[in-house]
Amino acid sequence: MARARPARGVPHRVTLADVAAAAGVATSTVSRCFTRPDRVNDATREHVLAIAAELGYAPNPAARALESGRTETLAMLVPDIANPYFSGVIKGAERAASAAGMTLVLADTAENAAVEERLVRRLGPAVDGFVLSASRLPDDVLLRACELNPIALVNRATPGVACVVADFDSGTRQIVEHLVSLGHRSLVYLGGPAESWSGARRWAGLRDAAADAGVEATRLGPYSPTIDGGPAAADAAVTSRATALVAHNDMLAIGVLRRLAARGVAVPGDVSVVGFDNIVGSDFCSPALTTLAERTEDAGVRAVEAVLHQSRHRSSQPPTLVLPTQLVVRESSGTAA
Amino acid sequence: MARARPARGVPHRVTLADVAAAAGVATSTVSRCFTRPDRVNDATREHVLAIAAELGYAPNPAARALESGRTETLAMLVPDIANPYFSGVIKGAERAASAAGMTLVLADTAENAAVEERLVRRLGPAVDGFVLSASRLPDDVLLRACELNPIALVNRATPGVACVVADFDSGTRQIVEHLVSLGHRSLVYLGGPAESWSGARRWAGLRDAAADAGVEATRLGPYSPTIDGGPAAADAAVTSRATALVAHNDMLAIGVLRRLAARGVAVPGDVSVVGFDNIVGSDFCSPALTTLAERTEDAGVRAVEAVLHQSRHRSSQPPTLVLPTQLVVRESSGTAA
DNA sequence: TTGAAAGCGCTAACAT
DNA sequence: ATGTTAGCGCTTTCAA
Repeated sequence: MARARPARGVPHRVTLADVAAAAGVATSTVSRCFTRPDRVNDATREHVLAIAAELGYAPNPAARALESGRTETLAMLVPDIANPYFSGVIKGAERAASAAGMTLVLADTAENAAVEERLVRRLGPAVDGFVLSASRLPDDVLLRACELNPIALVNRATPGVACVVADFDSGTRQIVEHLVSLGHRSLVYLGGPAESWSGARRWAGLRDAAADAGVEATRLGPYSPTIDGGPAAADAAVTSRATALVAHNDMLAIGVLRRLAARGVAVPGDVSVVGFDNIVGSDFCSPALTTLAERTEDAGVRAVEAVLHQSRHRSSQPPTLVLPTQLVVRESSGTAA
Repeated sequence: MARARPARGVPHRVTLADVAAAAGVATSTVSRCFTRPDRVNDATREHVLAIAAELGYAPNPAARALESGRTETLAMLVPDIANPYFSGVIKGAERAASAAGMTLVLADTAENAAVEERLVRRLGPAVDGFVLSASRLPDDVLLRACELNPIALVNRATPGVACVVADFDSGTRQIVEHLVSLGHRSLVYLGGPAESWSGARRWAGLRDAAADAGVEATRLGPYSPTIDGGPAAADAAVTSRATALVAHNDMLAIGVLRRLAARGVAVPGDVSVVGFDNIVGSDFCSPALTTLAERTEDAGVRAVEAVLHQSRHRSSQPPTLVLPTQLVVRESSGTAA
């Protein structure tokens, strides 16, 4: 029967059957040319491939996925694409994915656990695995998702799930020691989203390090981890009369810096400000921000590798990787007022 | 026969058949509950949906796409996720997509036409349409891709393809008038990638406006449209002895600013610098950047709407939308030296 | 080395 | 309102 499909919206994609017909072979042979080139006669393969190219054939990943379960696609979810912190992780993930011949797609969860969950369910059957960056998912949801897809977390740890996290224990200690060495005796932490695992780690680390150093530490917030979160955080911080402010991340810190400038509070003259992430922009804002740097690209690479590893070896122990952090001292921190 | 599939890598995803069996109805009934709820008895639907929820059933988009051709997914390709300019477009696209019940996935083309082409082929069968932002694709490739998928371009125009572009004619005129009013008599344009359509429009507009105003305009480059492109561009610009520099985009402009500062060239004392995009960061770099603002979120929204429109009404005339631009004057431009 | 044929999970006629 | 039955495009045994 002739191919009489009246173009269901689309002019007509070239299929395996088209190529097979044009080449005078069976569809299975064409399929093999793509999936197991070595199991096909050289001459046949040349011929088929030539015809396929001529016709502009591209395998339909959906159909392929249906049978084989593999899609050669990885999905990475981030809370906020506009936060440059994630650009580093993305770049690393992109590099590792393409090195492995996989396509990486991204989606923005809008700092929202419900959106994140929907995306995981929605994209799950269409991808070979997930990199979840700064995931807001509750543990149980996460664990359930792991049954269906290989998953690696970035800056979030949950027992039983592969993850790569920054060494916040060391990082927060570096921050506190830096501030103490400048004579600060109390600090306030301007917190991010309540569901943020790294936010919790940051605060816990700060509090412990402060206790060990005998300085006071209090937490304010939560604030939106964006520049727009700055004004509220800065105003609260000023009221607290602390001499050192540590913000949940650089976006918030930059927002704080701007608000302080607008209010005539000198940085680091009146207060010192420290951020997390060392994003692009933390170096050229004014004053340049003292911040804790993570190995973001590396984190992206390792996370993708972890996903790939899991999808190949239906896993032993999901690995936990801790990446070092490093305090970058710039202009926003100085001696206590 | 029992379902004896030994977990092909994945524990076992709940399928329509599982739900149907558990609910004691036909698969088509379950399917209808999701696709045409109104064509199913209320009681049956309640029952089926309850069971589906209990089993944790989620439709497999791949399988659905295979038959229906629709995937409820849109892909957006950007040259560089790390460029905050695209964050605005992405946010807008995200909003419009989710308002339409579509999932938006993103991919980074690394400023590379070959990568972009591969992604379009690869993702094509798996999505309902594309938003191509600042596409580097040659016209013929683009036109061919349009046969297979609805496409809307952002800041790129090709006859026969829907697009939303910024009003660079007006924008470049605003820039030139601003510089002329400050006494500048010559300017140099620090160009971006050769394949960039908006780059070409920017230079053409600048050149025409300069000619009309009787001032000199020359083009340098191409430079990488990133902060890293700054040093080379700044050095060349200094050599040119022009009093006004207009950079391809804000990322490059910020890189230029930093290099000029490092070399002891005063901005705007010695030279004025103007960028394009009004990205986050152009406001808090030092000096704050004078730049041409676009309606980025709006562009994202409109582009998604254009794609959706095309996929519904197998199209009349693909629309061209021109969005206004506006010069934001900050500290980096001043009177000619 | 190649072909025939049976699905993968779902949708959409067509029957009932 | 619901069930039956073909496929969608591809991969993958199993035979030849």
